[in-house]
Amino acid sequence: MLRLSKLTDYATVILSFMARDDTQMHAAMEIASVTGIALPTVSKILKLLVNAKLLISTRGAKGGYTLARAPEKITVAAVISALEGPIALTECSISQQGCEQAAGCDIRGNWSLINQAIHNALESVTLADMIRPVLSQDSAWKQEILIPVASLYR
Amino acid sequence: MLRLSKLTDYATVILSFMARDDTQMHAAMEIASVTGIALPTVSKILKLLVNAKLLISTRGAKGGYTLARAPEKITVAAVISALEGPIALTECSISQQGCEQAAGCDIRGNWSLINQAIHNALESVTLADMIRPVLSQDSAWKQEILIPVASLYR
DNA sequence: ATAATTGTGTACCATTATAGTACTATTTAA
DNA sequence: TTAAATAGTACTATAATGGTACACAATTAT
Repeated sequence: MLRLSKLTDYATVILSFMARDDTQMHAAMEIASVTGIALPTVSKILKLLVNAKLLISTRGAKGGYTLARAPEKITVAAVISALEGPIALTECSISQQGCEQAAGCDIRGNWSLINQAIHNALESVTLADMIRPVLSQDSAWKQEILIPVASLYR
Repeated sequence: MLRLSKLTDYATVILSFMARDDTQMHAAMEIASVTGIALPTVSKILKLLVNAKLLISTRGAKGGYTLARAPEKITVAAVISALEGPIALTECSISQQGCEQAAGCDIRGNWSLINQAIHNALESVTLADMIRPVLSQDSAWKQEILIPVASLYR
């Protein structure tokens, strides 16, 4: 299913809530109640986002979290990396040393191409895009969405 | 990490081995020994690929597996779907009914756009592409790899 | 016919990853 | 000093994954 973890999904929900009024400080409690995600889980996610420098935290009373940068500068790829580590479809795309399968793996290079394509796709979408309303389903973009990864091979 | 399961990874290895000489029949045993993947695991994968109609199986002595279609007609997306079900980054992209989070989810539509973009990317790569040698790293395609998903929003 | 070969299907187990929780420490505003 | 808030660590339960085992069915060769 090529799935994202739930935590990552939550993270995008949390971040896009925060992006809707950035500059504002939000406490974990507040975020939890607005999004409906349990507080401990929210805290865990926020901590990861702080570590990844996507959020800035302020401790103490009146503390909370704010976006570290403008929504336009926070990419979906960065969010995913923050929660799940490097974006890579296959193991061998991460560690340069490759897998232990003896034969048959001339494919590795091709996987890393696909990887990079997807990574770039995610890199090109920001929080600012995410909070934008969705375009109607019938217009011209349906052609644009045909992404020519295969063209890399020609 | 946005990862593919190991089985899916194996599947691409297996399929690209078979694609190198299609028309030929390959027994599970043979595939196992060539790829270095344990036989029971290979069988499991092959079975899934047969169910997904990517392979054709022949029982009995001299039996084995062959590709159901030409390598050019088997997409990476199809392989992933065969092993992991529909390609979707988030839960809500699959079931139309959406998730149970009360607020903050105007994002859903945007996720499904991203999903579709990635799906199309994977759809555009075939087995035939995978067995092709990788292009050298310095040439012109480095520009092409910048996939404008964000352009969907503009 | 019979035996050998090969795929099919089901069920199972061990390991790991994930999601979620609890508790304590630390920081800061009032 | 107290209350409000984050930080860090550790833990637990559940689910997914990867891998294995075994009985069954089909086909070919002898």
